[in-house]
Amino acid sequence: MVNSEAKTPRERYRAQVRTEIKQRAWEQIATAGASALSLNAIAKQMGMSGPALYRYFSGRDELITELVRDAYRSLADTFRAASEAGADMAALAHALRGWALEDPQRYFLIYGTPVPGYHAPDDTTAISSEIMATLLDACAAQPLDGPATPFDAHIEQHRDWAAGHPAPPAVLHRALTFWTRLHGVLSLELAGQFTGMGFDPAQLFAAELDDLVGTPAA
Amino acid sequence: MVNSEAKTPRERYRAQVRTEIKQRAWEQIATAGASALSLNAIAKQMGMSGPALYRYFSGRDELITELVRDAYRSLADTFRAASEAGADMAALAHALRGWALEDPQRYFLIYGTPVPGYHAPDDTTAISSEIMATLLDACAAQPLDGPATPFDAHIEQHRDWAAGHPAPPAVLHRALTFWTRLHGVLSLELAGQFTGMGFDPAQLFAAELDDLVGTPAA
DNA sequence: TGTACATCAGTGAACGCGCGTTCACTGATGTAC
DNA sequence: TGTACATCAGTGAACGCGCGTTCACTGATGTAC
Repeated sequence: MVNSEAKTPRERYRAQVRTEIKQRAWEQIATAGASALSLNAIAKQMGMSGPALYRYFSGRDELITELVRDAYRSLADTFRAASEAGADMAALAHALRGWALEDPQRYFLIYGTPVPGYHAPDDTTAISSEIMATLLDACAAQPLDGPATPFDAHIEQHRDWAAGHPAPPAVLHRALTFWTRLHGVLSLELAGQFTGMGFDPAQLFAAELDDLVGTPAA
Repeated sequence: MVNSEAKTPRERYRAQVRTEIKQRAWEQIATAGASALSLNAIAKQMGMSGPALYRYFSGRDELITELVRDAYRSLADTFRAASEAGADMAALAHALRGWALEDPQRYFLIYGTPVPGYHAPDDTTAISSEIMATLLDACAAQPLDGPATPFDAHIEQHRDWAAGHPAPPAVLHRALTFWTRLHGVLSLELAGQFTGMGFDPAQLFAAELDDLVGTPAA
């Protein structure tokens, strides 16, 4: 018997209520954004009084922190799953887009406008590294194409964030570019900046992806 | 004498106070983000009582709307100035980066996480078009390079947003790519996603720009 | 199986806060004759 | 230049609201003997 394996009914109940609180919190975030998250409103939705939530979270900050952690975790899992079923950049890109469209405000909770003052919990950086590692693997699987750029030289001097991943500078560069370019399209799309322009954001996303992996040029 | 030319002292005073209110509002946004903007706090800072601000703005919404308008106006002016002194994409890119770094929260007020429910005022779309027109001019000045992509064909069918600008599809595509790629780097940089990674965001920005305009490959 | 006790989920009242906004008012500034 | 009036900036009190959070409590659930 491993420790903390079998749960008592009380523990199961606690976990269940915690889950429901977070679920309601996500609904609220999806509806009105993260800044509108209110403990009292969640409690009311669940048919209980405000202070009851303090049995499950030490306060608003801890709840938000937990949500941020879950969001990172969810993205990391999505990446891992996509990676195991293909491991190429295109698979990751589509996984990323699907994940973002699923809940735009969840995406923005991680990659959106920072709230001055609020600092993400430290253990999210570990999950970030996991995400980055998966991305680096996929980027390394793609053969190198263009000539070395000045930025390749720069990134070779600053590769600590790759956490020891044995990839050449051009691959690190590619991973960063993957991240920034797809985020560029995605975040503007989710923010509604393309609405009214008429074209299909998915096709712009696909165009950027083609540019990253090399068009099926055969 | 043109109408509404000479201002009475009262009109000058009004304009002055309005300006100060907006100034304080920007300080507040820079410090704590747009969602923390408070009329009462602004009034207190100016040494007057809350309701006094209602002489100058019909309410919080109108103030925010005005700030959004000013932000767009400021970016459009910055673009125009950069365009008149060069008109190439690199000049616009550096102008954009400088403008964004000047006040990150101002940048995010336009391009950041959308507040579900809030809708930008209609007349900002006119300023958006102005910005886009400047960008299209710069993109058209650059000679075409690569082969036509599938997205070029798509964008040719949906070019209304270009407001009649006589640019080939590849140029429209280039303008969108300029926007999304630079926004990708900039927004992640301003959100602090690169802090702790060690490399210089300016060099990543430069690398993306080089890729857009073609490296000085001589 | 039954009793005595400990644990713990949830309540209701309360505190202090700041918010946007309204309203009737005072007092200064400008205008008309 | 002086008086009568209109305009308008700003005040202070008040309304209603919702927020996060604390505290002493009730009542149900679980545990030990």
